[in-house]
Amino acid sequence: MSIQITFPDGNQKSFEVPPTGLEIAQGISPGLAKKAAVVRVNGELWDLTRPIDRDARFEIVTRDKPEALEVIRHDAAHVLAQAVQELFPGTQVTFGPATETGFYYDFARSEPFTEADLEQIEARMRDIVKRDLPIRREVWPHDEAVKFFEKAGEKFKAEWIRDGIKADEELTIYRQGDTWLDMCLGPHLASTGKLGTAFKLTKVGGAYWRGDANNAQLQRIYGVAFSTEQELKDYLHMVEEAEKRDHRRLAKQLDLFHQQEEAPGMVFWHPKGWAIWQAVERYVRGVYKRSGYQEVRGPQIMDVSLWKKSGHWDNYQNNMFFTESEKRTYAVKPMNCPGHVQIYNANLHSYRDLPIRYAEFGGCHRNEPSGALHGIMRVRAFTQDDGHIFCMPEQVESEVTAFHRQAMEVYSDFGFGDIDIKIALRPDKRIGEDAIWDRAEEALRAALRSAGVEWTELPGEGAFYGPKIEYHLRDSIGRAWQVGTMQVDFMMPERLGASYIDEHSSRQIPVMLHRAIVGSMERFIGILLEHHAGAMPLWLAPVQAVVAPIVSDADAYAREAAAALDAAGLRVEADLRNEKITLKIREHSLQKVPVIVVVGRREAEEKTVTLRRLGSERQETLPLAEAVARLAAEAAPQR
RNA sequence: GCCGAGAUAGCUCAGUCGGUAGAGCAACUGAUUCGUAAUCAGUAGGUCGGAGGUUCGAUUCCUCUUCUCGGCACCA
Repeated sequence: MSIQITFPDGNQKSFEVPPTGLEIAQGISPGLAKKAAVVRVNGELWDLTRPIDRDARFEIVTRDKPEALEVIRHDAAHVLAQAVQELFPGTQVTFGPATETGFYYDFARSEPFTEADLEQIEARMRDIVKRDLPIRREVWPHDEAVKFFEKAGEKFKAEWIRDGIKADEELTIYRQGDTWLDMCLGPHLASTGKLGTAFKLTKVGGAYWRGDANNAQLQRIYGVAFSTEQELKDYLHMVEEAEKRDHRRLAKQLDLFHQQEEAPGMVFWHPKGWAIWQAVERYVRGVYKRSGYQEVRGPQIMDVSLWKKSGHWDNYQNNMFFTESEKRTYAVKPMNCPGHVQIYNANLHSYRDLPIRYAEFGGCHRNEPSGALHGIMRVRAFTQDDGHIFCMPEQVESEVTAFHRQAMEVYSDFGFGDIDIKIALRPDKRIGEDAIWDRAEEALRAALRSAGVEWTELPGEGAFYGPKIEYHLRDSIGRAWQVGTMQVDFMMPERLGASYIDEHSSRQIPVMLHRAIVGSMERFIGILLEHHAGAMPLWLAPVQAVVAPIVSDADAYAREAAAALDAAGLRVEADLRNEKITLKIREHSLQKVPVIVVVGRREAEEKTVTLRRLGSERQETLPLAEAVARLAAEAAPQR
């Protein structure tokens, strides 16, 4: 029986003995064999050294391909695991996958790994690469594997084989050199030498076995890996630059806000930070208006009975703040929806009035776990650009579609292009019947489908009262944060007694849509700062222009120019200090002021100004009135 | 919340193998009026995150605690 191999160009070749990918590659050219990382066999990635025992479509995946990079990273994880076990006997291995930029591996060891250990481990990894150990794939019977790992003291591996792998599933072992092995799906490179040297261990952190906080805590060692040294170098440089854009660092440099021990997870906004806030708020208020929302405002604390009715007490009481007065317990609102329902309920509504859209810059407090707090991205007191739409079931899809369009427009106006869209589906802990969930989930899919966008689905991650679309943006070092959301809720209106009168004069329960575009003002501003590296576009900059006289003879004119810009609605300051113009330019540039308006004796005489834009050395002298008109137009809020 | 690391002047950081701390920038005072990213000189500034303990003596060692950072878990 011969094996028929079909190449991507359609050519075929038959083999009497099952060939390995490596042998086929060598048959084509030794250079190709050298560059080959893995092969694709009938669409599946296989090891180079695995015999191809069936007719197959065959393709060689060279080292420079993205699929190969994932294998390289996965190999790095295994080399890391071997290095750790060589250096720290008794450490148990668990799992170590490739990540977006590298790899990690989770270990069980009672002693913590230190930064110094990391250096030592990395050196040992390089040693294992130098040893160029062959990596071989083996298929083991389950019970033998369980026995082996139990005997080796690897109880996590043994447990996983017993609980995590089905009996009929093939169990593969990868042997690295003679003594070290790990259970793994593969594929892997042919030997450790193929990994190369473009990797680096970056950090160590905690992780839970099987991702569950009730399980044992493991130690996760992270690394980055690339196929070439240059890519690694570029990546490390990129990270270094990105760290300079951290919103917490920018907040100090630009004097935007601070946080302090007495108010963990809360923000003290300084004048300049609050100016950004107000610019964002003003813009969002325009969005509310343009898309048919009425702005409302509910109370900050409400009797706990309301939260019991809404279901929040059952689901979130541990994360809510409470306060007591005259033998009543109040909850500080963790969200605005029950408040909006009260406003809705204060009147009788006809089906003709729907949809009714309420919006609020709603201040919320949630007692987030201390470890979750992160600058202003994850806080305990925040403000949502919250909105609720009360509508009839048949209006859901068009409302969701309109919202989606609006949200994308907003992100674009703020300069964001790369938005991840997800649909979070029903969680285990939920209220309502499955048929209702089916409808709600399908409504979200239908809306996104009609908008022609791609999304990923997150099973189990929806809210307890309904599924949601999530809009995610990334911070400077690539961590994703949810900003906007659209949630379909068939439960809350009923629980809180909302209704409308339909055309047959009977009482119906409306559907409630929860939506936010920027999500939390705090988080959004944090991402905005990182995205623009603190250099906000003119319409958002806290100080839009500084008028800087060169000599004190021009002070009076500088005041006049600043007053004119101020009158035109710009956020402007005059820097009349007795300092050299070079110092003023430097300081205001470091403060990321978009426009510096320089005036000297010449400008004062001619009633002109010289504009210098941030990031450019080009200057432009023009009449004051013209400069005011032009800057005012540029600084106007978007839309 | 869990694992780990950290907290020293307004900021960025150094330092003390236990003898109560130092730099640069910023601030303040004075001089300088200088056309596009740092003018010069001088002055002042710290219960070394908080509470206990060990010690003749603690910013340094120990315990507890708060907060921050990195991960994980959580995120209505």
